[in-house]
Amino acid sequence: MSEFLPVSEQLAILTDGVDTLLPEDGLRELLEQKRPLRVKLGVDPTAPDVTLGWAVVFRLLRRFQDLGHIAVLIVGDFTAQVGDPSGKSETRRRLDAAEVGGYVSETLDTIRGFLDESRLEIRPNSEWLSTMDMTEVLALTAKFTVAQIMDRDDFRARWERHEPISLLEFMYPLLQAMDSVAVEADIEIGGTDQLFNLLVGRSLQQQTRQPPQTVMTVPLLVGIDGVKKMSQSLGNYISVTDPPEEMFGKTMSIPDDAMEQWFVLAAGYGQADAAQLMAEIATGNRHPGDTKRLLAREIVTAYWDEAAAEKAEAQFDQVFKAKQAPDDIATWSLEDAEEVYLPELLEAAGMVATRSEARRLIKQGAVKVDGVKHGGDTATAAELRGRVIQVGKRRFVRVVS
RNA sequence: GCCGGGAUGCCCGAGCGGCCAAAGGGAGCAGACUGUAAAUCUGCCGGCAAUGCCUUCGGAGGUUCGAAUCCUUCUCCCGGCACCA
Repeated sequence: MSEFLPVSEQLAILTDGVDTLLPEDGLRELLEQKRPLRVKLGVDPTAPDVTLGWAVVFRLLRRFQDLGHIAVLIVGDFTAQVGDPSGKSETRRRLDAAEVGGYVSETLDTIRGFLDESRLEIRPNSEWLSTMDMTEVLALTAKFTVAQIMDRDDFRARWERHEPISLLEFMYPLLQAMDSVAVEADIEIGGTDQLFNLLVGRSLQQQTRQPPQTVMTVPLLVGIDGVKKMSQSLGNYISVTDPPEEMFGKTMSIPDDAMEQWFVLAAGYGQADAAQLMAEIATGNRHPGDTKRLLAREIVTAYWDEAAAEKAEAQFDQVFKAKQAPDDIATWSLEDAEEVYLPELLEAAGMVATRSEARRLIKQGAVKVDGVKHGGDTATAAELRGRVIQVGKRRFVRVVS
């Protein structure tokens, strides 16, 4: 057995940046057992990307691994197929097995990069959930009361607003709790929004005479709008697989208020260091713009490397400060023609969604050829060839023959 | 099962026979400004080579010169009552 760091040191590492730890001394007691702990994290493969927000909890999982503990990754392939109608029924739909399979392999590839494979256990929850029969399901539901489930803020709020809550939704926390029982989790981690579900797992373990898991939650990262939580369905996210330029630019677009949180959650800064930076800005000793650049560089460096970060920053300056086209831009070959109908070209080149949009943009002066505003709907091939057409600030295409 | 309310553009939501491609807000996009793709201000925001034409107001029929608006029916949602075997 490998030797572990002293409990107090492990505690310090593991609780940094953690929002809730329940029960408070649970983690200490587990660590004192001096054995590799089974740390569970559930992921729902309902969308193909991994966001920076998600990465927060993976970093915590990785810290556990680095200290000699086992990461038990639950892939919610079963639950994804059933479909979670939480909140707006539109945002989540049932996925079929093939879609889920695709997402699973895609997300797992990304996730593996964050974790130490030698201490990683990946378990699809269909393994135990798909084989439960009605008797077992009913036995499970009998263990909880409606009042207990209605304790969840989300349910309570919707109930009060007379919004529909399906029975299936009531089942979700129970299924997730089953996962904890199935893998005999010592600890389960998740975002703060998962607290209720994690506690249901604890309670179910208790009822099945397993030692109840300790639960830990990490704060949710706000999206690039700086207000709502980062999520794929809201489109306010940065993917860990976004290209460097994209990551840099998106980070620069967050409101200043969100910087401190991002330094901690997205760039992995210590709480104190981040607070220090903010204090320096407040006293005028530090430039907010430069600080946000630092943040953007740190994030790109974390997911790519330093060179990519430098290049992304240079590109950012080129496009938004010098207002020039970036280095690598798409090209579009143009047939010989007397007259080119621009909306058609812009649509075909994928710069606009519809021709109407193109017409509007032209009217608004958003379309430039080699940096010069182009007013009309048409142009000659000679006017365009070899030049760069720009739509808005960040859509570019170079016309070639 | 009964009674009542509802389904509107990406989201929320007004409209309740012609003036409706449909108010308002949010999101998004553009322009100005800026350290920023932030904030703020202004404009745009179904499609179409277009003083007009086409497709939208849950689905399908119908009434009417004319329907998002009226009728029939179906689907789904919400509330109340009943049922509690």
